[in-house]
Amino acid sequence: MIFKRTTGEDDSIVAMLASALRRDIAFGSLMPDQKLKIAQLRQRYGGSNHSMRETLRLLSAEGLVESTTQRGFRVTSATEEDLRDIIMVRCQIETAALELALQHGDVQWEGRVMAAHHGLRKAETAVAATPDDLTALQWDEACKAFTATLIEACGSPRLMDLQEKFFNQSRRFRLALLREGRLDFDRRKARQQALLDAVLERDVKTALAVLAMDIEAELRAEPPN
Amino acid sequence: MIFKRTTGEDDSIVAMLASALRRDIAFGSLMPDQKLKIAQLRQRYGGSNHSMRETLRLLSAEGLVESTTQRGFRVTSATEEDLRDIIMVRCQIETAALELALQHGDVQWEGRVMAAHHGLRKAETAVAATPDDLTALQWDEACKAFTATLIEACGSPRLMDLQEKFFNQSRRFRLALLREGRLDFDRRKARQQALLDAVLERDVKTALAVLAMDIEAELRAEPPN
DNA sequence: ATTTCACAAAATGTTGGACATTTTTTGCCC
DNA sequence: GGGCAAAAAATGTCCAACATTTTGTGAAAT
Repeated sequence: MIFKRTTGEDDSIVAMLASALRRDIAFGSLMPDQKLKIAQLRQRYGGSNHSMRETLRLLSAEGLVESTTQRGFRVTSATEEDLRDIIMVRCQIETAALELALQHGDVQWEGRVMAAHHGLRKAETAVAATPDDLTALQWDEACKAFTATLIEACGSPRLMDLQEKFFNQSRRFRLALLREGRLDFDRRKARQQALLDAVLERDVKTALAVLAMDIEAELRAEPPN
Repeated sequence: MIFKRTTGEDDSIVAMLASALRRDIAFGSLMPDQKLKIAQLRQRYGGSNHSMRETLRLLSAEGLVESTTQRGFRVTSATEEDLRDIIMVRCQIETAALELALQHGDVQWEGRVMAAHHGLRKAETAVAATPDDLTALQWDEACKAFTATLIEACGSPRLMDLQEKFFNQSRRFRLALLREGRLDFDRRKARQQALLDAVLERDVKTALAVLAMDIEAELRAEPPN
């Protein structure tokens, strides 16, 4: 290594391995129920025996990986039931957090929400026009940023942490919907706009309802095209 | 080791280390913000460098331990604000789970709830009479079992997992209340009875309200004796 | 006496290799 | 083809070593 951390993010090896694995799980490159053999993973992602185990332990706590004693790790299975459970919990967490955010958020927060909404709009039209891995990744990030910004004024570090974890758990389902062209971008756009409007007007009831609707829309397989 | 797993629980080393650390964090033997040096912990609890790091990584994901890059691990700090946050999240999770459980629970579940309530009553009178480490531990376990049983019919593995994690996060606060004699056992008994009654009568509204009240009671420092 | 700085000591993060135990696969016999 | 024993692979654990980073210490300068 000659260059000294060009980007500021030179975090620990475990963190890098974890984000690589998270990405590959989300994109389906590591498939549900797939066995995660340490040696094999090390060949693919680098890192030592030790670091890889630590990473898997971390992802296990995040719910992306399951571990069984003496039988190693595997990608968490992804059944219809899992999706329902994840979506339900996300609904609970995010609506609770949004309600708090609507109480505590100030004008600058409103600004950040508008910015995040704008970013999401751009990313969504981009991925709708030319869907590839890059636009998909950016779209996913924009989705995440929008919700994270929405609730960042809630003042509860634990709710924000939960939001991130469960969003990560739902990523692969959402990206699958995108790949299969089962997202209704028009309706999404309408919901996002309604959500933004309600938030800016501090219409708690409407905002929570629209948010819940938007989350649960990832359950129902909207127009098969 | 001569005996071969008298109890069936001979899980991995990491699991044993984790439960030992959880216990000592809950009982304040490992204090908030205390630095957790690997070598020191190994001397105290056994296990290798590797296993100990893995354990700390696990507890970190559970919120009992905080990690900073290149600066190791320390026990999560326990401020008034942390307690408020934890209690708030517990309220959200457990009420949501109880509502689902009230929809799906069958008669056998009702039986288990009654049994858990009975166990809690016994443990609570025991710890009220002679408060020591043993009765405190059993009381804590009974509290956990009661809530876990209450929501076990909710059908959501993730809600149950969250309940456990956040309950563990609040353990040391609750045990501190007990040590300082700031628990009103009479009111607790009344609330628990009311909760049980409402659950058996499937009175959702009352049950949720009482549950929320019971959780939030751990915030307000009830009668200072 | 206090600040600053260089240097030594301690702690962390990472790696490789080793070994016992357990699971999974393979190949053989019936 | 089914069942079983041996072989192979994988997991879980440990130790020792090293680079890097943080922390503590003590001397020099103001």
